[in-house]
Amino acid sequence: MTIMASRNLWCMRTNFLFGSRCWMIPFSVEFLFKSVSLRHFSGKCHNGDGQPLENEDLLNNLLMMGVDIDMARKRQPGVFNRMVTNEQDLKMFLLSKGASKEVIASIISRYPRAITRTPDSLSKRWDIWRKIMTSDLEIVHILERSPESFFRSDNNLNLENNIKFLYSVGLTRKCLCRLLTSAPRTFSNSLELNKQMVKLLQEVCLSLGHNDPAEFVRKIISKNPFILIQSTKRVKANIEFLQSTFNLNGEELLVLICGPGAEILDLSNDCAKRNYTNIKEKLFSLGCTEEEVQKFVLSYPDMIFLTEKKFNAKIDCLIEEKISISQIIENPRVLDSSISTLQSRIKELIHAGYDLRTSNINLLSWSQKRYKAKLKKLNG
DNA sequence: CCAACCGGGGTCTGCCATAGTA
DNA sequence: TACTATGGCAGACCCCGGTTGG
Repeated sequence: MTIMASRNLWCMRTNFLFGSRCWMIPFSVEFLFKSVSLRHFSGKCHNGDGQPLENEDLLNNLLMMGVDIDMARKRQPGVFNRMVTNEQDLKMFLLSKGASKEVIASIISRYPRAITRTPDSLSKRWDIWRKIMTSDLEIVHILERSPESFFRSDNNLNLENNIKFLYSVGLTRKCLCRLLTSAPRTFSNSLELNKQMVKLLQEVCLSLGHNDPAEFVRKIISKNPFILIQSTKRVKANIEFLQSTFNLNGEELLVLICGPGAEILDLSNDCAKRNYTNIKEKLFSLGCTEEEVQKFVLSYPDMIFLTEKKFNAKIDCLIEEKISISQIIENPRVLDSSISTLQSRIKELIHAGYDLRTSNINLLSWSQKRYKAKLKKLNG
C-alpha cells in the first residue's frame, strides 16, 4: 500500500509537470506486452504552415524517462514523426532484463529507433542472443555499450541464419560469445555480408598456398573477433600492404595474419602504411637499415598501431636517457608501455641507480607487480 | 630465484551515405 | 517522399602473468 501511495504521489507530480498522460505501473511482467502506446490523436499533426509537429505524448514519455531528446532528435528525427512508438514497452522490457532506468534512457538517447520495435520482436531477438550469452546482464552490458548493434535491424531470421552460418564455419559457442561481446555488429550484418568476408578469407588462404581454409578462417576469426565488422575492401588492402611491405612467402604471411598480426587487418585506410612509413623514417634517422626495420616490426607487429606522434615520443623518451636504438629494436616490447609508464619507470630506475644504458631495458614493460618487486629489490 | 618468452585480455562505437520500401 | 535497413568509415595500445629455461 505504501508503494501504491508513493506511486500515486509520483504520478501526480509528473502529471503536474508533463500533462495528463498517466504511466502504467511498472514492475509487473503481465503488463509487459499490453502497452502499445497508440497516440490519442493519430498521424502527424500540422501547424498552419503544414510543417509536421512532433507528438507531444512521445516527447513527454521520453522526457520522463530521462531521455536526451535533443540528442535523440538529432540522431534519428524520423522516429519523432511516427504515429505509433513503443517506448513504454521497451522500458518495461529492458527493466525486466535488469537494465537500470539510466541505461534505458541512454540507450534511447543514442539509438531512438529502438522504440519502434515491437515487444514480440524484441523478445525474440533477445532470446536468440541468449542462446549465445549465458545471462541477461551480459546482454544489457552490450546494449549499454552499443545500443545500435542490437536495435539497428529487426530481422530476426537473418540473425538466426548468421548464427547457423557461424556454427557451420566451425566456430564454437564460446567463440560466438566472444564475437557477440566484442563485435556485436557482426550479428546484425546481413548473412550475405558475413559470407563475403569468410569467402575472402578462404580465397586469401588458398591463394597463399594453404590447404585448409576452414581451419584458417576459424583461427583468424578467433584471433581477431572484429574481422567480420570490417569491409572486405579494408581487409584486402591491409593484406596487400603486408604482402608488399615485407618479403614473406605465403605461409609466413598466413602465420602473421592469423597470429601476431591479426589485428592489423582492422586498421583503417592507409593507416598501416602511414604508421609503418613513420617507423621506417624514424628508425632510419637513428641509423637503422631497412632490414633492421622490417625485422623489428615483424618481431612485434603491434607496433604498426602506434601513430606517428606516439611512436616518436616513445622512442625519443628512451633515446633521451641514452638508451641506444639497438637496445630498443632488440627489445620491441618496451614500446608496449605507455609514455607515462616509460617516463615514471625511467625516473625511478635512475633514482635507484639502475643504468639503463648497460642493463636490460625489458623491465620497462613488465607488469606492474613484477616491476614493483624488482624496484623494491633495487632500492635495497 | 630470476627473467625471457609468449600469448592473452580488454576492446570497437557512433556517425554518415544510400538503396530500398511503404 | 519520409523513413528504414544496412554498409562502410575513422579512430589507433597497454597491461598481465603462466610457463620455461637457466
